[in-house]
Amino acid sequence: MSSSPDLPHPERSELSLTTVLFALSDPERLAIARQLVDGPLDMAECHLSNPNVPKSTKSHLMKVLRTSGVVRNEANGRARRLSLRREDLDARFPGLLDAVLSAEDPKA
Amino acid sequence: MSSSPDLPHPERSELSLTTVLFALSDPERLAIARQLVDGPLDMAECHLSNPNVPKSTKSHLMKVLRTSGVVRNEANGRARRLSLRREDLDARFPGLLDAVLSAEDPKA
DNA sequence: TCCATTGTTCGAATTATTTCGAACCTTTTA
DNA sequence: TAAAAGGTTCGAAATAATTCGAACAATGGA
Repeated sequence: MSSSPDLPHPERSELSLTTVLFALSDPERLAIARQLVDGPLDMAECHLSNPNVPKSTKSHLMKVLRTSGVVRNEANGRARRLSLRREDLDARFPGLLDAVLSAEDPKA
Repeated sequence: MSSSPDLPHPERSELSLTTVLFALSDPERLAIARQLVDGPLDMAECHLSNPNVPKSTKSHLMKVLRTSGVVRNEANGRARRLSLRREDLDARFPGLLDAVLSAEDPKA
């Protein structure tokens, strides 16, 4: 049976503020994070503003979010389950996620 | 007498969350912002982690902070007075600046 | 007035990030 | 068990950001 690859995630103690800020500084990535506030989604359910971008590009966006520690990416059948690492982020950078996600911003 | 150039600053309503996050996502720029929490400083009083970087580089770091709206840069004699745009940032993105500046992060 | 101080700006080189097709890997379903 | 679904990875090309020297500008003091 083996299993879909377990992708590497930084531990809570390894999270870097500037790396997290960078991950969230891209409108498309921020939009993805916002889609996850109400709970995990499979990758196919996460929509990009431009629905025509190739899957490799989408995968790369997810990688930046994952390697920064913003998002967890776990195998879920043949899909990928994405979730916000809210507890880890709140523990490490209190108030940051709330501030970022609750900010209203026309220009993203 | 004329006067030192008045550099352009975005208005409060023009501030973009992702642009602000990007500005703060660089360790050196974040460190500069942190030096301004206790009040304005002249540029010469803002220290970089590497004191040997040329002034043009330092000026560019300041430009990113200024054009994103994180910092105000005003003429002050032949110096430049830098200040955090705390009120504008708080109004636009409540809690963000506090969260970013209060976060303790070994790796910056 | 001359000149040192304190910057900004420009352009070019370097470096980092993004984008995307192609190849590949699991899992599920036919 | 073949093939489709859903994604990751790799490498190369395009784009963006950073770095830094040189040239320039305004201020303040001698």
